[in-house]
Amino acid sequence: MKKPARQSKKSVRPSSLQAESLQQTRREHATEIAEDYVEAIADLAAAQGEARVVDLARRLGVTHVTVNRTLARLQRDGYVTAQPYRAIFLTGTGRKLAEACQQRHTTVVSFLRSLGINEKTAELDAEGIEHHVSPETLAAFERHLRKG
Amino acid sequence: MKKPARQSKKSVRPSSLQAESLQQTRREHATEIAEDYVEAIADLAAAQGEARVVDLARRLGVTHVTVNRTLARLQRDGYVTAQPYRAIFLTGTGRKLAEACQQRHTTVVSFLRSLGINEKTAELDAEGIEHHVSPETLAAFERHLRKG
DNA sequence: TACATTTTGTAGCATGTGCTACATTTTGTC
DNA sequence: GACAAAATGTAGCACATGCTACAAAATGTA
Ligand SMILES: [Mn+2]
Ligand SMILES: [Mn+2]
Ligand SMILES: [Mn+2]
Ligand SMILES: [Mn+2]
Repeated sequence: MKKPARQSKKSVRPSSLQAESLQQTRREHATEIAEDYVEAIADLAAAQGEARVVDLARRLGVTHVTVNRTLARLQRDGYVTAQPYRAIFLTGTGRKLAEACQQRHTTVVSFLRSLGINEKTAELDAEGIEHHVSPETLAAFERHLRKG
Repeated sequence: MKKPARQSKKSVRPSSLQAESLQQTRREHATEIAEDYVEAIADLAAAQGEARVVDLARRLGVTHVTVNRTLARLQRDGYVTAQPYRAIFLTGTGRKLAEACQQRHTTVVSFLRSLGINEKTAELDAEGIEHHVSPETLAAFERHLRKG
């Protein structure tokens, strides 16, 4: 979510693969909320023409206060535009991110379903897993879906 | 990580499956650090007899200050015991959690490897994915490993 | 138009999780 | 035992992300 996310001078601490993995996981968590929000905004815009704060709150399972503050961050980081008391719109960047996330979400859910996992569980797990799936792994999921 | 995590009175807001999924993901994130720490502590104890703050810091890719404060939380929540300037030990609860996490971590990595994913990528992705894998999905991964 | 309801915004709180800078304690070496 | 180095601890900062309570604006309805 942070834009610059400035690297520390001696950023090569990872000494162990686990350290590097955990740092990557933390980075993924930092962008996760942005991803879920833009995805939800795109869905709402498609379904009912516009995304309002209340819709997002219901959809995301948080209060409207949380939505509000998060939208300010998303605006700061260039994913959405918004004026007070108006609907929320995605920027070009936001729209691109939303499409990638929708795509990835679908792939992860389908993949889990293909392993025989129950629909609801697939949805529950995918919502967390999706943010930690690298391009390489996503490609493997797609391959598996085409083949198997 | 929170122990009580008191439910709000009207905790049945989720209205949508996505809301429920996101709430679950947030809960998983709350226990994630505890899981990674106890796993690291168990590994270090096995490898060199005891886990020290510096070892954990190196291993987890954070400063010793972060380790310190986190250990206080883990102590509060009953996963570890520690005295100042001494090694860190897992409680019964902590040990049990560590074993489950080690097991799950291995399964997730093996599963990704079985899809043809590069070893390093598998490790990187697994570190995040593992915390969002439900028992049902974990079972499916194991099934796939035995079969495929 | 007047009033109630809904929506949106804001103030202020809590907790988690990262950090640097500095203090203290322990450990290793001579 | 004395001194240096390493390990550990603490103070205090930043930011993200959740919340309740209250205020203001917009919207719907009689
Ligand atoms: Mn998600
Ligand atoms: Mn999603
Ligand atoms: Mn992990
Ligand atoms: Mn995660």
